[in-house]
Amino acid sequence: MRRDIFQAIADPTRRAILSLVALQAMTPNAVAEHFNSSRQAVSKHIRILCECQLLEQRQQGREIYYYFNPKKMKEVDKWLDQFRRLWESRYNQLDIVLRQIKKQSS
Amino acid sequence: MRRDIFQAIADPTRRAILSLVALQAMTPNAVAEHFNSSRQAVSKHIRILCECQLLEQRQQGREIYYYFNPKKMKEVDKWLDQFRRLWESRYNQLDIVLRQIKKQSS
DNA sequence: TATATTTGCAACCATACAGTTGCATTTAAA
DNA sequence: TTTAAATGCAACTGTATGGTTGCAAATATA
Repeated sequence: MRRDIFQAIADPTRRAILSLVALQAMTPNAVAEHFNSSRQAVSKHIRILCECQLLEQRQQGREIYYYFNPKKMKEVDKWLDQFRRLWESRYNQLDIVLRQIKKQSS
Repeated sequence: MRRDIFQAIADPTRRAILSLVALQAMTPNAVAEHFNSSRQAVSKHIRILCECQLLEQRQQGREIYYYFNPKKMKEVDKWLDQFRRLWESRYNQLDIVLRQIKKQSS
């Protein structure tokens, strides 16, 4: 069972859950109300998000509130760093190639 | 068949391929030499990366060079925007809660 | 022209994944 | 204390995924 942030955010439902909980901490039932799938399906997604620490929980009586953990999400941002200079520069490798192709065909 | 950037970068081999090709455009054979799995397995990964436009190809004789497309990767960065303010602020929701818990237990 | 190289596609396989239903546990409310 | 609510866990199911091997097509080389 792979369980890392990249695998976690691959699923569109999980991404939606993250967006939701990032706005406000919520119980699983409250989260599930926003989706068409069953409570258990949502609960499974939440569990996966907890396992990779994108969510953290806090019990409050019989309710459990789930909180978004932005520090974990920052790891994705960190991974993107290696590509950042490429999309920030106006002239990246691909641009140069596409320009060459255009030149050749014209 | 889902085919989006998030699903594409979920696989560790595909992330490695992206890091590799981002440094220098390469043929599938050249990419495959960096991995233990078969050429076809790597080729399949490359195909998936092409389908979501993270890679683009250019035929050169019987060889095909694959190029990294940084603009597409930027979409992940864009998605992260909604969370950025949360990890940049020193006092996010989770921090506040954890602080409360500490206070209660001490 | 015959042969080797580079590549993509199809078929197949074991496993992972997302979903469902059912059940057990804990806590709050009647 | 009985009942309802909130939640997690287990079992099952269909499909997606990542891997393999084999084969065909296109291009370069002998």
